[in-house]
Amino acid sequence: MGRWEPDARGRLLRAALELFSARGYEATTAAQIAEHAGLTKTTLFRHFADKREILFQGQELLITLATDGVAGVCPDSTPFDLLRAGVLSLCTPHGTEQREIGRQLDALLSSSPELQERALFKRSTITAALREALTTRLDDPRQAGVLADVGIRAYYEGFDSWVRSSDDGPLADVVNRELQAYEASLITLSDAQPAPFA
Amino acid sequence: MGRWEPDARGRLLRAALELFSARGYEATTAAQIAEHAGLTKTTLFRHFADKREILFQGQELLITLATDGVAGVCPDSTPFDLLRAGVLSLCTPHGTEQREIGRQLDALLSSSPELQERALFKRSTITAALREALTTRLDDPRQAGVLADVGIRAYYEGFDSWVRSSDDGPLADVVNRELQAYEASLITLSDAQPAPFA
DNA sequence: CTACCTGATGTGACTGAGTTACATCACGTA
DNA sequence: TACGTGATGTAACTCAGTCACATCAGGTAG
Repeated sequence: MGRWEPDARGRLLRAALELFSARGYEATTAAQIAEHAGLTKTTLFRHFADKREILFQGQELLITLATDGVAGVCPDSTPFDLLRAGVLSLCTPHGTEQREIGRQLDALLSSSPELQERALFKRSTITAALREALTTRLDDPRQAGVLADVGIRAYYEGFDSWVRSSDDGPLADVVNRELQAYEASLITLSDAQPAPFA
Repeated sequence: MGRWEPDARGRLLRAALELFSARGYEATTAAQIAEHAGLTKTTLFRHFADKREILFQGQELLITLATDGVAGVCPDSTPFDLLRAGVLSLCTPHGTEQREIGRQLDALLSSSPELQERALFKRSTITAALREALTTRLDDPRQAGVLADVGIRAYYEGFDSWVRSSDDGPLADVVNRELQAYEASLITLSDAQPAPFA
């Protein structure tokens, strides 16, 4: 593994965050990031498919977490229980360090459509994985689709508020509250529509 | 307006679709597209911010349609009625020509993550606009968010099946059926969860 | 201790996206 | 006919990303 200086990917992430935060995303060159991490442009692109990917590394883990979280729920549970299991599994790997990274990423996202686009793509990939996991446990694929959207929405909004405020509890609590609020909204939604169509 | 050859944007779109379909998206150069449309690379980038944007021009119209569709519904209607109005408004500008374009775009999307990313971004922009329109009419922003997701999902899935099959009715009918199926799924969803939390 | 083998890195050249400053040209108008 | 305006062309440039090839650090076998 680590013969030369170890953890090239982590060094590149830190370098990128630092330079992007200082000069902005577009004004920072891939070569500058590499140099700041003690590497070369070519090596950078050996580790990451493109410049944006430096910031979004490790999101594949979330796919595994969501999928496994849903798969490990006892057979007779409600759709919302399945969803909660999947979504709360996403919260496990987030400590104080992730919060700081999230903070910086947040600031960058709000000023770069290019990064927003990639963030959205990642989010949609995770949503698709969760939807697929839910579909195998729920015979209605449409239900699975809506649930996955709602769950990931709760996760991202929970993550946002967790990142912004300093002294919330663990991420899982924030996300769980968000999820419950969505459940409530969904229920009043179909209450308001007792006989939707003939 | 149109002094030289008219409709440069339309010509670029047709050129791009033709070349992309023949050689693939990545193998086609921006200069080739421009030349095939009787223009120059520089002029191409005066009309479109980047290569992908050629294929997604005109999606701003959808934002207007969705927003206006929601705004023009009578005051005492259910949340689903609001949603239906917004989503069905999206269907008005789609004729036979749009179907052919949709067909080609569909094929391209399935083979290019780069294009998928942009398509997703457009979709999310439209969803955000619909959500905002719904929020002004629905006091629960979470409900608005879920409804917008569901509505746009129904629209895209309806559009997909409309594009694929040759002799469906008008797009609005297909999308409306899809929308009704989602409403039904949502209702059975909260039925299955009579007492969601203590 | 030496000779390899392997995988991570560096070098330099290359393609193509997108930008920019400047020139040009088609058309409408005075 | 001269002028103004907006769309286009030209050419040079930066930077993202790729590729072929050289190198170098470390482990392993003899």
